[in-house]
Amino acid sequence: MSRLKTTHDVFSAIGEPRRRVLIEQLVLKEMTVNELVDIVQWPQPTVSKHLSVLKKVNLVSERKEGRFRYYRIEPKELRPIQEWIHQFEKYWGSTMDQLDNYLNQIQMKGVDSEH
Amino acid sequence: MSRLKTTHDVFSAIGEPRRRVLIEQLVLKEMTVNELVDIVQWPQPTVSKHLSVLKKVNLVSERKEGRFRYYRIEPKELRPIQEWIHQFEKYWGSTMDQLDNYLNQIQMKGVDSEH
DNA sequence: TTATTATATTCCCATATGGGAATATGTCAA
DNA sequence: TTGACATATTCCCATATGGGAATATAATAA
Repeated sequence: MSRLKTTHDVFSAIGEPRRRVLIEQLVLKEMTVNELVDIVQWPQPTVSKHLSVLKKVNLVSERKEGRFRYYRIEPKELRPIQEWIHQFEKYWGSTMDQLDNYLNQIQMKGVDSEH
Repeated sequence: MSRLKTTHDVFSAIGEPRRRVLIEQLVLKEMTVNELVDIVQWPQPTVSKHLSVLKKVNLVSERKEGRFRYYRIEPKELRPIQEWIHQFEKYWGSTMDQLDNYLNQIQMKGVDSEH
């Protein structure tokens, strides 16, 4: 075997900085390929290719309108990352500890915090 | 150019599933290479190589003790990911909306939520 | 129909894996 | 010193990029 495909999962897909930039733009609003090109100033094929990867892992969806294609982010697909990160939040204190406490209070979920 | 190095940053480093497994183990306790090998059941060089990548992005640190090397996770290095994800949390509702409200309340940070 | 616009796809190439196997290095124990 | 143990490194190879350039495809406008 070799290196993992970038389309293997969401973690791999966002490993590429440029794809994170696209996501950051798309979260603001649905956008066309050329709108993205205007913003990020990369060649159009570059944008299209990265969008293609994001689409394969369902991080973006596509809406056709004439010859335009509106891309939209699907934020929910990022949850696996948030959940994976969550298990470490309790180790870096401050803000996220407060989250733990908060969740414990209102949900009685019994988060395993030893402090 | 070509594909980004896995040691480029934390996002790239955790793109590899096996490295996430190692991190998940190390968060439980400091561990030796062979302890990890026993747990994950991969060849020792595989474990060492992945640890090497994690170390280059500072996600783990090393402590020598005789011929052993204890690896320890540095959870703080995951914060950039948590922060990057945070900007999307408000879009997937429920729990994390509550976080936003919570943070607004206690910190008056003026999080930009349009609801 | 034809030119133009919007976007995707294909080719080519340099580069970076990740795994397996073998080996090197470092340290302790006998 | 010498052998055993713990870990890292090196080699080799198949594979997957990501970018650039060129081209294909789709849809609209003239």
